[in-house]
Amino acid sequence: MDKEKSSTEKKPLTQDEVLLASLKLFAEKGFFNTSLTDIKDAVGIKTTSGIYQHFKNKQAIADTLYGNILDSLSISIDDIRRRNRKVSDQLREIVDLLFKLADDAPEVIQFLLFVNIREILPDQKPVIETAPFNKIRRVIQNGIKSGEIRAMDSLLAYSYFLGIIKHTLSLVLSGDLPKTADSYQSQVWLAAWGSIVKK
Amino acid sequence: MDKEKSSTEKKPLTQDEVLLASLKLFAEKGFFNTSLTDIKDAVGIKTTSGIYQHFKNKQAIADTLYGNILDSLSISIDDIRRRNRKVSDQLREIVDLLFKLADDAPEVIQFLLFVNIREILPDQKPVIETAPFNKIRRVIQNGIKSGEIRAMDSLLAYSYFLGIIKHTLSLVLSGDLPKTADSYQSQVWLAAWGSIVKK
DNA sequence: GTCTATACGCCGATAGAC
DNA sequence: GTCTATCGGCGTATAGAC
Repeated sequence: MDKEKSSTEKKPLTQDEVLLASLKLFAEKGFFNTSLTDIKDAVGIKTTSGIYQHFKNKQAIADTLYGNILDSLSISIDDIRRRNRKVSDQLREIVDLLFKLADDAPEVIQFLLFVNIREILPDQKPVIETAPFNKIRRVIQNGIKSGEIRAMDSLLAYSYFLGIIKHTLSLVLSGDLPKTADSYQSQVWLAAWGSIVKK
Repeated sequence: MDKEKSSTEKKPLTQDEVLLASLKLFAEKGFFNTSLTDIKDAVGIKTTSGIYQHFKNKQAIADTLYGNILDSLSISIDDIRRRNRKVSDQLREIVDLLFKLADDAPEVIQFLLFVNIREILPDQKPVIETAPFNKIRRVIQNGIKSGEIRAMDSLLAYSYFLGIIKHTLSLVLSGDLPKTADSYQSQVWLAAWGSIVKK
């Protein structure tokens, strides 16, 4: 209703095409190394003017992008929490999701986890206070309450768990770890969970 | 001999004052949000011209900075390896060093661990191939060989270990973890070591 | 809603006097 | 080795025709 995506034909052009192209460029070269000229080229229009139809400026593109990704992730996490009772299952599925994204949409993971958003958007909340990461924190807090996770500072538990996940994904995305994210997933899950589980 | 640092007086000005000021600014606002004008102001000269006496351009400042930090860290790691036989002791001291730096020179840690250097200096090696991080990898490989660390992909072990360390330091530097790095150190060490040790 | 044309600020960088 | 002055260029952004 909002959009027809089926026709990849001549020129029913632009909207979140701009977002897609920008995401790719930002993830590849970084926000500051990406000019509106780059985006314009990527999206196949002749001047940068068209972009201003949809976004008030370059920051607004990054802002929208970031918001969309956070929203989408947040919804997925809600879904995961609804479908799973055990904290270990919830976290397991969150890891599953992140690793799948790393293979299927690496730009999303790159942008979400490895772009220093406050350098681009100084008025953004700290990542840890965004909805999805707050939810992950809460899952971990619940795990501590229920005894699945050992008694400890919940922020530290969050830090260990996500630290292992994020660092590994970072090495995968950079190519330093040569295989797909998927092929490391089960081992990495065990390590991350093992770093916080009650034994 | 090379420099007199004792006199903090009128105007025996500039050299690695530029480096110091730049480091601080880069760590605070990011490389791209820092102009030569900012650096010039921070270092207390009237025009940007003086900077070009010491550095051919802005990138060269970041490059020198990065090289210096890597060199210094590399030397420290050599020293640590000489002084300790057990892999656990070596890694323990490396963690000690990083946490001390986080409290005493947060800009160094910020720049070393959390600035995406390839976005600034596209020709730089991947971080993992730099001398100090290579050495950390080698320590871990030795640990696997000697049996102190459990048999596993050495890159994954590296990823778990440093992932916990880096992510925690990142939360400390951002203020999300409210206390000093030092106050978390022993717990974090146990978690990081626990994620790779043979049990 | 995409194009032409253009404005303009900022920043990086250089030349040359002191 | 720091200053004055200045340049060129890029990148963002706007006004207005089609």
